Amino acid sequence: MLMEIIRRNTDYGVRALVYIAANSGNIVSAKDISDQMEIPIEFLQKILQKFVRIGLVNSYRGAHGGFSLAKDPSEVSVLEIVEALQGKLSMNKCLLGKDGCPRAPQCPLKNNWINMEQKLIDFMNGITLQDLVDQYKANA
Amino acid sequence: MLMEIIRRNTDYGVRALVYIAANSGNIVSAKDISDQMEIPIEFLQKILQKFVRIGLVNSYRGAHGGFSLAKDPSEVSVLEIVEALQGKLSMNKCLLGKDGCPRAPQCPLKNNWINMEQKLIDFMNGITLQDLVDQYKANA
DNA sequence: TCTATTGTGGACTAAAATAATCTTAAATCA
DNA sequence: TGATTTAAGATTATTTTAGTCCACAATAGA
Repeated sequence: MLMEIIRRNTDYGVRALVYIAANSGNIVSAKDISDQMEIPIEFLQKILQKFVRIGLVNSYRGAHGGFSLAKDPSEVSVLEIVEALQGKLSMNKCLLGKDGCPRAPQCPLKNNWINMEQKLIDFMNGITLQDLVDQYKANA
Repeated sequence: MLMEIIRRNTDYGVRALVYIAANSGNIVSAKDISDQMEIPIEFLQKILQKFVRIGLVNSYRGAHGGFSLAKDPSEVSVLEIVEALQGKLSMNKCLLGKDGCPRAPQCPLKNNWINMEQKLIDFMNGITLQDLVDQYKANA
């Protein structure tokens, strides 16, 4: 049994973004990304569509269409990517106002969950897509 | 959409342990815990059984049976509890040897995932059941 | 010893989340 | 026009998580 934080979804998504960023200047198609990064194409398309909707990537339809980054990679945090695909990071639903736990005021765990949440957020905020691209190129 | 780290399972489990620890000296039944902490009893029993198997709680069968802590609460980390119920914490399955990603050596993400994983582990290791009990009593 | 009570273990079912696929349409280029 | 490529919605499949059920074993107390 394994407690995974990052899902396959996100793994695909990050790799796709690294590929797009590493080829900046060109428009790359979903097919390219799929072939190069070994990601099932239909699933990849869904992931890319999400990135387009939040304004992280530009898309171009038609022949020779594809995708390019809409932001500078150094302005894109890992947190932004992860939350785009896995939802807002929250240690525990019970902390939220809506659907929140009625027991929250006396909750012995609340503050600890909040602290943990913040650590993760800070850390993921501190890593940018540019950092990942640099590592990718260094290993190529 | 929400990316939760702590599952309901674990929320129940931690609350059960806090209750058991707060009543140390007494044996408390699953029924007691269920009533006081508002946890579905059958599910709670499954959770408690896991704690028993890993030697975290003692169980006593028969009339007036129930559960007690097997360790000093200051020796029980939150990580230990979370991993007992959600499995070993791993940022991403692709890091593991078995089922590991063949692309791992060039992976631009690997080191970042490892660092993040370690931060979470350190943090959860630093909080003990005793800390939670103290907060619980302070709020009671 | 008998009976209530309480935990154990395994099988089972239900619900939700995640992953993946399919289909039709719309845009664009040559 | 025809090939290519993204968009969007519906649908299905798979996996994980949550929850339930039941027969059994142990124990306390009458």
